[in-house]
Amino acid sequence: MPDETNKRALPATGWAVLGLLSFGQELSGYDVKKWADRSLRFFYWSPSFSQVYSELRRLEEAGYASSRRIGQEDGGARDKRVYRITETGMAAVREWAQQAPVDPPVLKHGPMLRLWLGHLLEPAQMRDVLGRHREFAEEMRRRAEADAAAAGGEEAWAFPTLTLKWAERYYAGERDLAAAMLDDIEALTAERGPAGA
Amino acid sequence: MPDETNKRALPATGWAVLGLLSFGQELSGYDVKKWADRSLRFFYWSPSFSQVYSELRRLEEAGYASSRRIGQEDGGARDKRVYRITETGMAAVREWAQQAPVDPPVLKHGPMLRLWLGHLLEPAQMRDVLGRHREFAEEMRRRAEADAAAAGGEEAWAFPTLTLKWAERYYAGERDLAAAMLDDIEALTAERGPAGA
DNA sequence: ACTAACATGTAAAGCGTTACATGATTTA
DNA sequence: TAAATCATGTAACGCTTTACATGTTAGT
Repeated sequence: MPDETNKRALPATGWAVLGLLSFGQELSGYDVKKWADRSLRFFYWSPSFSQVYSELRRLEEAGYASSRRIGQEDGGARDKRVYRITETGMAAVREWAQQAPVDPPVLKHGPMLRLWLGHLLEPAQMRDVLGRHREFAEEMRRRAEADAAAAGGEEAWAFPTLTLKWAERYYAGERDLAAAMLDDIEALTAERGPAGA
Repeated sequence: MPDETNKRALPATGWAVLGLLSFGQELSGYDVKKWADRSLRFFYWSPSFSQVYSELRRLEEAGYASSRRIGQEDGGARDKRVYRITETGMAAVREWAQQAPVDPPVLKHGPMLRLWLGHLLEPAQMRDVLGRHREFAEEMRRRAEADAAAAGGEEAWAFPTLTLKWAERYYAGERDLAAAMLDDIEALTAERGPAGA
């Protein structure tokens, strides 16, 4: 029996999509993308529509999800394909969540990359980059806070809410780190400015 | 004249590599990768060797870097290709650093993705994931601290050192956020445990 | 009726990694 | 001289995005 069939390896995005389905609802690709934008986005990047669609196809092919077409006759507004997690999929995502190694987070911090090249920038430009980043962080913090509040104390969303709380603190941290770096730059240029060229 | 030649768009990794060269030294692919691992890594992921080599080729083709082969006769230990930034490249990376839009950082936080799926985990497993992540964060913080100290007050490394200081605070934050979430989970399971199944 | 926004997908292209191949230098 | 490590690169593959194609619904 050469075909082991199960224990299929998936890219992280695949597990994320399967995780979305693991909350039990039947979702279309569009639903998945929207939900990812509203929750995953705070700590995981949100995949594009096309990526979502192809991951769903892969999940079905692996036996982790099943799909059906629904159309006007089923009460829906139009034809579309909706997906539901299978027992196999539920077991697989549970095992992944429990057993996968704890990998370091991946960070690609564009603003820091630019400040790392501070020798190419004017102080005013550095302040501009940091200021915009601080605004972004505060905006994300605000959204995480609002979403956490909207979730209320619903038992079913306890853990998603916990990660929203984490995100609220994380983006507050980002905001404050930007402010601290603004101060550092201020100090650095003050000590140079009067003396240097 | 249909061929505008310059103002070539690059992927972020390309700018990162060109940024490394912008400090003025002549570097081989191996040097670039090692340096990226030691500095960029704290706030930007470090590209693989093969990615570094292909980016260097692209930079040369764009006229942003020049290369020469050096061998035994030049005092080197063996044949290799070393790259140096050109005037054009210097102008391009400066313009990028000054003009590019301030994009949000990209975060793929595996540990949070797993905790978001807390309904699939036992409390002990959540604590394990968070504990490992906290250790990773503390280790990164320690390295950033050490590297910042090693840089000393060298004028030339002022901005890279500033970003190391930022990283030190960032990873201290990650560490503390993990600890805070451990407490939250403790509270959540305590209120459930005695009552629930 | 027209437009904008919603919704579902496919196709093509590019980014980035892993695996592989090769040879030099150092250490035992 | 054998093994481990350093160093440089290529090839194949897979993930992910952008651009495109298509049709629907809601507002004006």
